[in-house]
Amino acid sequence: MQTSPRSVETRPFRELCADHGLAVTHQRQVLYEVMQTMPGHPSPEEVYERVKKRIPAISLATVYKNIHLFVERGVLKEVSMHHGSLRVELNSHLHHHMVCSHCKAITDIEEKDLGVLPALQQLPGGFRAERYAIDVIGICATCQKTKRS
Amino acid sequence: MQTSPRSVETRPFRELCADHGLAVTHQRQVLYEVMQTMPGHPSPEEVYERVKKRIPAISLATVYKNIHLFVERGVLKEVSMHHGSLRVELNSHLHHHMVCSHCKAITDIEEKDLGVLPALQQLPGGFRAERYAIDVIGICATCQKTKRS
DNA sequence: TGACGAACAAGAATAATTATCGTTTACTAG
DNA sequence: CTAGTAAACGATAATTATTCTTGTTCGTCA
Repeated sequence: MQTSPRSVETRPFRELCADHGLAVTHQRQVLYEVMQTMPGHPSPEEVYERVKKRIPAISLATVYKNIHLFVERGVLKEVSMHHGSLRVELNSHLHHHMVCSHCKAITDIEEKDLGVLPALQQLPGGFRAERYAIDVIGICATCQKTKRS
Repeated sequence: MQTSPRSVETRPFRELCADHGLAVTHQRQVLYEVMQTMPGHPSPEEVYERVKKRIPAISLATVYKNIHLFVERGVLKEVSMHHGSLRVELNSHLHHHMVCSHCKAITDIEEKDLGVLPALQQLPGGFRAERYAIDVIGICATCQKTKRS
């Protein structure tokens, strides 16, 4: 029996946890199910509000801890690598960024070093594009050397 | 006389302020000069620490206010749009994001709707790229209607 | 010179996130 | 099935990041 394209995620939660080396807990299951019903880009607070409807006793800290765990194991993705605080740079020439997913270091990369790039064309939903910012996400040289377990 | 490629920003600060409709104050000038010496992606806190060496009496709030003002007027650029809190999404199919620079709303955009894309090739500095994330930054349809002054 | 408004400093207030710690729960071997 | 062990949980305190409030200062223009 193959997975149905209807559902966002058909595999049972136990299997998903096993795949990612996570213990199966009721809180995690509800957390995951709730997020399946939130197709957008929810904040921890928003997820917490919804989960509380099903587990009124859940702690916000649990939501945070599991979201981080999910991100770490690849079940969830951070929408944008942000670094806990606002980062700015002088608005000079065109460039983009390489972000190390391990140490979060940001390095500039010239636009030409990225190869072919998308044009700012007509976009869905009447969105008026002004510029685009590309984050190349990976592991920096330093963290590659510092092999982790 | 053309700008020298040597310096990050050659135009005198007064002129830059005039161009962006900003009053010239000592704090702003030092703030700007300090940021020229920080080629990376400093956080407000880091900028504050450095500025304090030259203006010990400066307030952190002043740094924040002026950074925001600079961003608003295009003197500085946010490295990635700041949403105030962590945003996550289920790690499903490949897509990117459109971010409204006004209301900060995030909308998904299919990879195919972006046109030609860069390849994950060899990058400078031995960085091992795993994926890339593109933020198209602009104004969403709703904010286009809600014309601001 | 004197009033006016923008900019400022200080610190309180708020929002977001993380850490601590005692208790409970899930997984494993027997 | 049951006990042992490590991981997960909940409550809440602590931290960090950011914004707001208020009173003061400074530069400009009449």
